[in-house]
Amino acid sequence: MEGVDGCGAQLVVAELGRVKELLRQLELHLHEPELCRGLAAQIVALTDRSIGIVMSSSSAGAGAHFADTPPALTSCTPSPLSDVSDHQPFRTNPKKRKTTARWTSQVRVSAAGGMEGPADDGHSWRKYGQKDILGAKHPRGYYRCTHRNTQGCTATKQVQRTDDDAFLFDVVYHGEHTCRPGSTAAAAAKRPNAQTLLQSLSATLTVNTDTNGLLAAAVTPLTPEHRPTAAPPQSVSPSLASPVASDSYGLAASPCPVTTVYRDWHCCDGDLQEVVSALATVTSAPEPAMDANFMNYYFDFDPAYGGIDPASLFP
DNA sequence: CACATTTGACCAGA
DNA sequence: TCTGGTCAAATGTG
Repeated sequence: MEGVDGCGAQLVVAELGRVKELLRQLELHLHEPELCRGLAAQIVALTDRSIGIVMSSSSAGAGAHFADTPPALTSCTPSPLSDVSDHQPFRTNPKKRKTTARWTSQVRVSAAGGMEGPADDGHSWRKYGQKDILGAKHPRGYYRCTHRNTQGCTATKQVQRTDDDAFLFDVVYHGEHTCRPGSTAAAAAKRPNAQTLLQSLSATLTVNTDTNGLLAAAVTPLTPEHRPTAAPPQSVSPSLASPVASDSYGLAASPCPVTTVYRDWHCCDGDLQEVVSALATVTSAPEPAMDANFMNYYFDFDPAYGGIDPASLFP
């Protein structure tokens, strides 16, 4: 974990310790879907916090170290975008040219391979266009899945460097991958490891904050069979148009109402297992005490899970 | 040679 | 008419 200072490392260890405990609880409550869903949401939130810690630490000391940095991690800071009018992936009425894409997710990604672009998200993309966007300092790049022609995969993404930080990119994913990139030896070699999968996990997160202070959407299931067939309209309220100042999973505790929406999960079930396994074993450091206050915080954090009695998790 | 990127033109919605 | 998204020819790369 090069680049993470002592304090950051402690924080990461603490967070991962909590993740580990949540995974244990998840294992114990596999027969309770609602509880599992809640636990999964907390796991993802904690994972993202950890990634954020790592990224904030590494970027602080980045500079010439980019070539030596470990495989990229994705910082999924919910984007309080400087010019949200240019970022409309969640609007119900995409006015632009019709697209077959139905799934969207938006993330803010740190540049990890240098200044060229954001981290590899585990998929193979081909750039098919670039446009200067009105009001934006940097052009927007348009990418489609490399397997579009061979496998009919319709997934696309848009990548745009943020105005205020040259090391951050806003990435908008459209559509879901229907390709199977793991069939060849070359593709298998390129197959992301657990760390990359974590990155993908983070990349599939969106945070949706309702301007009225109400949750705009609850966590939706990850599995493909639970995916709706159209973009969920309830998730496209003003949301990003007027983000609450601190709606982040970052270090600062945020009392604002935030919920996490999973969309366009890029990994198969086996990948998820691998991620969970990696999370469960990632730290050998003494785990911090797990207490009900922590869970209360998270259940209060997202009232969607307020019905769960933390006491049931900590008998 | 195959594949990826670049870039100007074109298209469609507001 | 303006703007963002896509197309496709030209060009680059290994």
